[in-house]
This record gives sequence, C-alpha cells and structure tokens, in this order.
Amino acid sequence: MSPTTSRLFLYDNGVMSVSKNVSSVSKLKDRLPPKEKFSEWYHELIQRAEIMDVRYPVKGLYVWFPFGCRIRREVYKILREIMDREHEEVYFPALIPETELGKESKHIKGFENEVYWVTHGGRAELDIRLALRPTSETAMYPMFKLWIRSHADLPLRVYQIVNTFRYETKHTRPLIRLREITSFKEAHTVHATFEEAEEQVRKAVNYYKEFYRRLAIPYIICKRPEWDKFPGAKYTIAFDTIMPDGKTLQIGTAHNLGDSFAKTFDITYEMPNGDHSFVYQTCYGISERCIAALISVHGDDFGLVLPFEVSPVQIAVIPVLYKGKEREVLDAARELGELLKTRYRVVVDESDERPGAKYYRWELKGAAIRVEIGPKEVEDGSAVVSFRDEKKKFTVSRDEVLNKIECWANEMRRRLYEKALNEMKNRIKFCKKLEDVKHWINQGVALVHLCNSEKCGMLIDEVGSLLGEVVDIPLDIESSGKCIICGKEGKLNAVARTY
RNA sequence: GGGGCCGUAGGGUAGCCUGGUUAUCCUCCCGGCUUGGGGUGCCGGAGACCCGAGUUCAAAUCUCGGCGGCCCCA
Repeated sequence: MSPTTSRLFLYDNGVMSVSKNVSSVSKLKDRLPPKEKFSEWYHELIQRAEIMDVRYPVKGLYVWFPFGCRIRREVYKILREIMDREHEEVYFPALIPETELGKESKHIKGFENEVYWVTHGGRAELDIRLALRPTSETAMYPMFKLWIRSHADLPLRVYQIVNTFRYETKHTRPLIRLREITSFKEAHTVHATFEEAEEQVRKAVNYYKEFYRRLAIPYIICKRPEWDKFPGAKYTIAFDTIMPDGKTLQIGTAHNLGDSFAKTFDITYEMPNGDHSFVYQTCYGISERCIAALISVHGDDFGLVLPFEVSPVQIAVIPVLYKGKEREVLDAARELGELLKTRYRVVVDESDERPGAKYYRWELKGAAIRVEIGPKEVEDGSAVVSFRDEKKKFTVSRDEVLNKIECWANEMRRRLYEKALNEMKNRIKFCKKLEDVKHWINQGVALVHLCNSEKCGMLIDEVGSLLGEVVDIPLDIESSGKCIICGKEGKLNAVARTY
C-alpha cells in the first residue's frame, strides 16, 4: 500500500539531494510529489503521465499529448453518447462579428474583459472586428432566428464540442484555467414556453449527473447567486466537485436563458393559432475541467487512477521474464493479450525492463487492471491479477480472466465512487457561526442557512465564494433554517474557496 | 486587483552573493554487457546558461526591459 519507509522518510525530509546513496537517490527522483501537496502533484502528474505538455510558449495554452488525448476521447465518448439521445451535433464558426457579440448588453458585459479580437486579415484592418468565441450564444442565435419559424420547429436541441477562448489574466493551469478551452461541450435548446425550458434544465442536470456517475466523480449541485449566474441568464444551476486541497471546481453548468436572448436576436415562432411569440432558451456546458476532476479526485501518490471505462490502457499484461524461460512466458502473455484485445484496450509490456519498473509505469498511467504472467503461471495455467485502486494481488486461472473483466471493472467503479464520495462528505460541514465558516473553508465546503437578501449573500461572499442555494448534496441536512447573518428564515447554501 | 520569488541539457539541480579553467550532479535518452515476481548493476555516448539591450578587457553571474513560470494576500 505505501512505499518503503526509508524512501518515504528520505523524501519527506528532503534529504535526497545530499544523500550519498546514489541508487536510492535515483529511485526517489522518479517519485511523484505526494498528493497532499496537491498543486505540485497535479502539475507533475499532468506531465509525467503524458496528459499535457505545459511547455508551449504561450501562457495558458497547453498541448494534449497522445495519451491525454486518449483519455479525452474516452471521456467525451460518454458525453457524446448521452447528448446524442436527444440532441443533434452541429458546428458553428469560431469567429463572431463584434456586431452580434455586442447585442445582448448583460452578456457582453460578462465577457468584455476576456475576449480575444481578430482585428486584421493579412495586413488589412477589418471593418468589423471578429471575436474568438468565448462561448457560442451569439454565433448560434442569429442563425436560430433563421431556422425557427413555427411551433413545428420546436423544440430545437443541438450541441457542439469546440474550443473557446478567454483572455485569462490570473493564474492559468492545465485543464483548469485556460486561455483556450479545447473541449467545450455546449448544448443549446429552444422551446415554446418558459416551463419547457425549465424542464430542459432539469433534464440537463440529470444528464450531467449520469455523466459524472459514470466517471465515479461525486458532485454538489447549487443554484448560483444572482451576481454569479451566466451573463444574460435567468438562473444558473452549477455542478461543483471538491478537489484534494478542499477548493471546489465548477465542472458543469446549466442555464435557463428565458426569453432574453430571443428578444435580443428576435427569435420568434408562429403558434398554431397564427400568433407570434418569442422562444425560450437554455444552454448548458461541460469543459475539460471534467478531466481535471477525474485525475484529481481518483489519483494517488503513484499516479493516475482511472475508471476502467475511460482508461486508455484498461489492462496491462506484464510478462515476468527469467533467463532461459523467455519464450514460454512471452508466448503465454501474448496469447492472453490477444484474447483480451478482442474486447478491451490492452498493452502487453514486452519492454526489456524489470517487472517492478513496469508496475510503476502502468500505475502512473492508470492502467485499471494488471495481469502478470511468469514462469510459475506458465506451469499451472494461471495469472496474477491486481487492480489499480487496491494493492492486493491474487491468482486466477487464465481461462477465467476474460469473462471476469466486466465484473471487476464494475466493482472497481463502485469502489472508486464510494471512496470519492466519502472523501467529499468529509469535506462538507454544516456551520452555524460565521467564524466556523471562515475556518472550515480552508478544508472544504461550508453549508449554511442563508436568507435570500442580496445583502446577506454579499456578506458571506466576502468570507468565501458563495456557490449558491443547494439543489443536491449527498448529505442529509435541513434545507431551511435561520439565516447565519440576519437570523431570518433562509435556505441551505454552500460556501467554499473555488478554482 | 496588490505583493513576493524564480528562469542553467527533455525533467530536476550546483555554480550567481564576490564577473575570469573544459559549467556540477541526478534522471531521462542512445549503444553494449549483465539482470529479471515492486524502480538491476557496470561501461561508453549525446544533450543546457529564456530573449533583447546595457556595464566591462571579460557576463550564467551585475543593471534595465520583455517573455515565461511559481507562491502569498484581496
């Protein structure tokens, strides 16, 4: 379970640079920082596990390594599968004319400080500047006006997975705060009534719940306060998860836009009786922050821990080679590898390294299941199996392996979810005093009762970030009570430090 | 929004204060032998002073600017 005491000791005391023992120094050098030092751990892991290359020479822009791209592909495959049930995929341009972007006044105010502008074509200055989309409402909605004419065109539900740009000035981080978000899944829907739009927001929330359950990532759902809702929206529902350092990460949002964008972009439809009415809209999005959450929530001191379903290497087969017996061992490992490859993503690691080195490598990469085959196993037709999230090894008959995989994968996801959920629960605490909130938010999320006056909301927002009124949380706490500030009747709200 | 620290091989570093020899060590990478059930060992090889300007006989080292990174506070 834990590394040898001597190594841990040496590492924790920073002795490695002065140690005379060269071989233990070299071993230490290859270890990740412990997960308790979350910031360092995350930064190192992202690179060592070959998820992103942070060396691209522009602040806030990063390169997806092939391995990172594989994770992204598997994760977004799930998201696509969920979206495809009820949405059509579309693609809208990345450039938005200033005249459209500026139409909705609240919307543009929310983004004006972080928009990238294309001002020239070659050497000629453009008549109308073009914005690199910070999000696509203003690219889509002028077209929706053309697409939608009658009630028969409704509801309209589309999504796209695209890059978006924000000129972030603060501390950028791979997958978490980016100037180019590379994988923004944004869905946009159009409805005949406000109630239908409201129902769509509820559906969106359920889609996202399913998505995060598949990734074994626990979440809390809140309705954002007025000052933190999506610019131009009537209200915003947000998903947050809690990172290992206790800060929350917003990993999904769903917005009811009401008819405000419809009025701005003049999107109307003809009702059955011949009258015309404005449409009601929603939009909801998830970005590659979902992958930041995946890595951070499940990972450990040895590297990535990924649910079987999204791991690029679901099964690592390790031949344990001994002088003179290479042939038999390799044959057996390859044979099993080929069999498993008929259904799963498998690597047979035939590299000329010691078994231990291979174990560490595939642990770093989050291979979900490891199968070892050495001379002993060749003899009796067995295999040694272990799971990434448990350090136990056990022996099974080689014939059984293929048929057990699915069951093992499901059990593993259940374990990952249980573990993550428990960790999250331990980081959520109901607080009755403002002092307690101040202290607790250094470790996690504080729950408080809060009235809906803006004054009390702003006061608590000075202590931490007010995530908003709790919609869904995995704890049983009174949904209403006395406001922590003024004592009037209030609802359950969440406060935290946020990314 | 405010303050601080730092840029030396692919990664991590010593040297910088007090300018001057062939820029230190570990890792990674390449070749060879050895080894093989939790990071084998040995031999050999390749690889670096962020960019620009200034001071100086001489700059990794001092000064200024740019770019990039990290940390703390709001």
